[in-house]
Amino acid sequence: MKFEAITIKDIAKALGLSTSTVSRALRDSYEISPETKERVIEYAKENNYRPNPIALSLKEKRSSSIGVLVCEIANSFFSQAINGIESVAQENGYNVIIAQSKEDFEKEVSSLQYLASRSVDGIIFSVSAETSNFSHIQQLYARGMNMVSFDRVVDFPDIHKVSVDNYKAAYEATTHFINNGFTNIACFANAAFLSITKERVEGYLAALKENNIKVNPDNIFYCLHGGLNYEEVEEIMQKAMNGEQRPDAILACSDKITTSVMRYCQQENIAIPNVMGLVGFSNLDLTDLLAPSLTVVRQPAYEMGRIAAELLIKQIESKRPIKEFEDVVIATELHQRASSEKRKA
Amino acid sequence: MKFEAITIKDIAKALGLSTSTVSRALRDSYEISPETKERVIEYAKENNYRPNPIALSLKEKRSSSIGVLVCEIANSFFSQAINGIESVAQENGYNVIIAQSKEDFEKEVSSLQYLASRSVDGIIFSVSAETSNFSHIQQLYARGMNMVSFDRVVDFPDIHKVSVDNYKAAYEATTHFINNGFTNIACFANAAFLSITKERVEGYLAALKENNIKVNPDNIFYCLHGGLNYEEVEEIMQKAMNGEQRPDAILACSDKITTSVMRYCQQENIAIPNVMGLVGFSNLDLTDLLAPSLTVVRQPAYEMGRIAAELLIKQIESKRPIKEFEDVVIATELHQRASSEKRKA
DNA sequence: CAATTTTACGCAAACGATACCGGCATAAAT
DNA sequence: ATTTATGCCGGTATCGTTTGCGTAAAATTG
Repeated sequence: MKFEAITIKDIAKALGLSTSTVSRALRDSYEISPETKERVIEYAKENNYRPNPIALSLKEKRSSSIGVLVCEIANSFFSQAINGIESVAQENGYNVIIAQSKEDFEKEVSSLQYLASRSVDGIIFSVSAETSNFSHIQQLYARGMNMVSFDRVVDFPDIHKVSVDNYKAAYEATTHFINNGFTNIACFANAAFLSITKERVEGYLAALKENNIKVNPDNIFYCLHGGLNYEEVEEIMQKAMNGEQRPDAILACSDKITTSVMRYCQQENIAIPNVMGLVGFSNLDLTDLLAPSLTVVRQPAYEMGRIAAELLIKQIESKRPIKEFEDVVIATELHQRASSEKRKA
Repeated sequence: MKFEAITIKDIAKALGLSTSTVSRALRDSYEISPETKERVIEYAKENNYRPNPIALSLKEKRSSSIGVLVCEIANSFFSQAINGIESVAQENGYNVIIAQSKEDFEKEVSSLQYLASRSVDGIIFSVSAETSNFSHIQQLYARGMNMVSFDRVVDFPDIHKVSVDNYKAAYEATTHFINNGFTNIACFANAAFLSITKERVEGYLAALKENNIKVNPDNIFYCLHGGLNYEEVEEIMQKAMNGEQRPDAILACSDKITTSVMRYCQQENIAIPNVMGLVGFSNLDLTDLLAPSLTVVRQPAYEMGRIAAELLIKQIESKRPIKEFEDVVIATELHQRASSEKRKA
């Protein structure tokens, strides 16, 4: 089954004109007489004519669509970001094609290839937690694909980047812990290669140093799969709880990790914040309703999506190759709640 | 800037062949000599040739893409469903184009028009809360667009439908309330036109009748915008709390409504479940961690997405018009937790 | 009234790929 | 020796649209 749409040829045949005349009439060319124009436009409207975008794409060598690659759509941060991207795209006559890497490197490579082969005009992407090699991205980029790196950014120089100030976010969260009397703060980070991981760990370390707290390398834990499965977090929680110096607080550096830590603590009856303080990166809408209410670092995902889409579309529509690349860094918000409340001294 | 890809013409010119020969060589036609094939294939591989999908779409009159229209991507139910849709699409060589109605009728109409005009091969859609008139959908459908109605289904006969058993879900949730000693149960429903609203309200009413509880029409509240904004829920909460017969339990019929009710109760210090029992439809991953842990009706969103995509792709690829339409109804899961715990008698 | 300009349209190529229709070799069959 | 078969390849139309170029008729000019 297929959807048979009316074409310019059908109009031409019906009105006894040539396709070029019809085309020009519809585009309101001065070369067409007012009467003919009217006849054509009327007929087109009656028959609900819409130009075939595929034919246009072929001719114009552009598809008016942008690809978005994220690791997981069903993640509040990314779905909010896609919301922003879609809004801007829609305003500018682009459509959004989505692909997921599921935190899998191979799937990331094939998804990017796929998007490119579907002739999207540009791609907004956030790399998977497994991605330590960026040659697939560089290749695509070198071949002229418009790309915006987003959230988990890559470190090439000549590419637009949109991310949050991860360093500051982790720094503030850690400082908040320290100010509330926590001393042995663990950091549950994402995969070590990721830009966001490095920045967050650095922010965490900086806060410790600034407060003259000795850094314990055993307090930094990495989740290779970004906490995509619960077991991953369970394992490091066990390691943390059974170590020599049990931490009294955890900075959880992703949505999934945060939720898993809370779930683990509930199952194991680890009191938050009395036994274990918790601050998590999260974009969920009801962290204030959790038991206890959760102190979170919130990322402006919708805004980030909008900015990334705006940059990409500007780049696509630029006549000349862009020389100046933006590195947009947005502030996060720390929402202080019960899960990191002051220790009794 | 644009992405310049190598074409079949380039290969033909480089190797001194015709485009038809190159095309056939790449498709491994028996009419081409092994040597020529090898030359062509090698050259194509070296230069990273990929067939232009737009040219193919134009020729084949199919785009290998499917459109998805939901009211809001950043909603756990829909993002999980899109996850399922994307998975199936990817396995079958389709890509997914997303559009949002934001619960706005006009935007729904234009988004559907847009998707159709972008020559998607089919559309999976869930109507907006404002949609009481389905002529825009029927028109598209009559013109031969492959469509699958999903979640908030429409009531035409000849269309695939995928939804959950909303009647049973609400019936079970209400019965659960009754069994736990709640007697004056309110129903906070979505917009009245929606299929899911009608079915859920009917299930709710059936459970009351079966237990000889007198139905109080004032206990049914409708959210025209599906609780998209907090104020909408706040208003009906106030109405419910200040009514003559204050309800002792609420069945919240959407993710957003559920969250908003909880937030309202927390702000106003309404104890759950002692003052007000709560069961909500929700697909969020951490309702078990809420304070109190929330009894939810969970919908198998991912599965629904997969099934809808499978039905749509089967329909797209069917040679003959489909005569038999499926009406897939999936069971929900009632997770019993603290927010609906037994009343003290 | 003839020459020129303007008006209003048609023809055909192009975008990239495919497929039908041929055609020209060489080899095999009659 | 003539026909038939077969292997291998090219030419061309096609999908829907735009656009440069060509041109007949009408309008304008001197």
